[in-house]
Amino acid sequence: MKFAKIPMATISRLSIYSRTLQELMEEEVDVISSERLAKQCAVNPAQIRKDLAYFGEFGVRGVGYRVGDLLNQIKEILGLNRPWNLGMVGVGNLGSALIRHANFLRHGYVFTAAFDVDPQKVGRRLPSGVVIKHLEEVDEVVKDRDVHVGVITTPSSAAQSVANQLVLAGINGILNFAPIQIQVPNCCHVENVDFTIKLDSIAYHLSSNG
Amino acid sequence: MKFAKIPMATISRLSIYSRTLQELMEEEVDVISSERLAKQCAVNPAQIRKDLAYFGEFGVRGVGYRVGDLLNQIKEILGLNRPWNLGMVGVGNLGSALIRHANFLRHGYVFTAAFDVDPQKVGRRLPSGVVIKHLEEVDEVVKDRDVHVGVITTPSSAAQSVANQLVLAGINGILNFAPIQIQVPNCCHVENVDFTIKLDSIAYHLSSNG
DNA sequence: ATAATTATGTGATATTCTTCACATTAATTT
DNA sequence: AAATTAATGTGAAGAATATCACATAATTAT
Ligand SMILES: NC(=O)c1ccc[n+]([C@@H]2O[C@H](COP(=O)([O-])OP(=O)(O)OC[C@H]3O[C@@H](n4cnc5c(N)ncnc54)[C@H](O)[C@@H]3O)[C@@H](O)[C@H]2O)c1
Ligand SMILES: NC(=O)c1ccc[n+]([C@@H]2O[C@H](COP(=O)([O-])OP(=O)(O)OC[C@H]3O[C@@H](n4cnc5c(N)ncnc54)[C@H](O)[C@@H]3O)[C@@H](O)[C@H]2O)c1
Repeated sequence: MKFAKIPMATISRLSIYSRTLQELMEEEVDVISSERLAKQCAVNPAQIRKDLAYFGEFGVRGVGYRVGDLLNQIKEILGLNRPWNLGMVGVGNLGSALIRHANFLRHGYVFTAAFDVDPQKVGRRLPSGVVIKHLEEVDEVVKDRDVHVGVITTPSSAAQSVANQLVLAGINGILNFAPIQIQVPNCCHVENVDFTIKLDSIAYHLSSNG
Repeated sequence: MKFAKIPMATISRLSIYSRTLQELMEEEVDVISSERLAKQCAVNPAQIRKDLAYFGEFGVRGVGYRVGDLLNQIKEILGLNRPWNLGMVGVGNLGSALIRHANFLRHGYVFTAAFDVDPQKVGRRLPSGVVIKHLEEVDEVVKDRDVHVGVITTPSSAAQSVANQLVLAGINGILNFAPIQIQVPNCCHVENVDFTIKLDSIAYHLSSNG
């Protein structure tokens, strides 16, 4: 292990490894080799070892990796051995589906706040117990509900302004579902989710060009 | 322009450029430089020029790119100057939200088929007019409704089996929302959408490590 | 016409990321 | 205890990707 800049791609893959390890745990697999893990994650075995080498030595030579141990180590690396609180902005079609979705909770992500500007929605209580607040109250609510990450599910026209307000409220991480490239200061880390980009990619590959 | 293998990353970016160009069109901007376009897309200007150079010369030196022209050219490259038919498998929480979502249509993607295995759902007619079919009928329906791309929104436990059936039915492109790495033959191109991986990425950056 | 300006297209360079190949270490067998 | 086997950890090589820097071409101003 050396001290080095960690590739962004490594972080994403650690995330994938952890998903697979979680499954292996549930199947009561104790030990796994980089080769078998690699096959399940659809990556190169050396890639896994390299990725892990950035952070230490987690395996046993000649044996492999202890599934539970490795999972814990990866969670530690990613900062997942603690809950993260999410604040959703824009409780519409997509937002509602997300908030109902159990997978977030399973991975330690909890929606502790929800915002909208539609008077019909503000004040409503979600099944989880969270009450939708007006975005004007974002500063206050972010503090009260200890929100760490903002999730933007507003129309794209509102996304940039929402991002600005989140940053001002002290948010340093944003998951953006609006199909627009939002601009934020360096202190804030943005990840975009845009399905149509993935579809375009498929379209390209299916077209004769690809 | 040279004949060369096109980086996967280039394809994703073309998609982003096209989104921004579409907006610029709506704002009635006629011409844009790689520099300004780059800023809006959060990439390096030379990157844009390089990406485009793989496919030809689309700009005017000293001037920039004609917005409408470039948009068309990019759509042509990606294979987007035609409609693409989608078949959704698993009309649950997420599936319903996606099918209701107008953004797909706006980009030329149409859900022409929907599948489930829940007897309560099979036979129901969606607002769009599409009737949910049983997955058993996938071969037939894929042909009838000319489905090009499969969208998997089933629980992960079902995803691999669903993928197998789609491939057998002749599908060569899959957009997979189940948080699992599905295995398919080379003829089929898979893109995965997993929000929790993005969240993990944010968590990592917010943790002291990042 | 000529010079000045602007912004593309691209070869060269730099960087980042991936894979190989093997030395290293642990466990197992003889 | 030595030999064998297995699979990690990692330096080096390789591939892919991004950026620089400038020659080139179009436009505008003089
Ligand atoms: N629905 C999907 O499946 C889907 C898929 C991909 C991307 N998206 C993107 O997600 C976003 C939301 O999509 P949707 O279908 O849920 O739209 P929606 O119209 O159903 O919901 C948007 C919500 O945002 C709220 N809102 C508007 N402006 C706001 C502001 N300034 N502050 C706070 N809240 C505000 C609205 O009141 C509404 O409740 C869009 O950008 C869309 O492109 C949605
Ligand atoms: N809901 C979300 O916001 C969200 C977010 C991220 C990822 N996902 C993923 O998307 C998938 C669907 O999530 P959901 O919340 O919509 O679940 P859901 O349970 O609401 O819907 C799943 C649907 O798939 C159907 N189904 C099950 N097995 C099937 C099979 N073999 N063939 C066809 N249909 C089948 C079910 O009948 C149901 O209608 C899951 O893998 C989930 O992890 C969902």
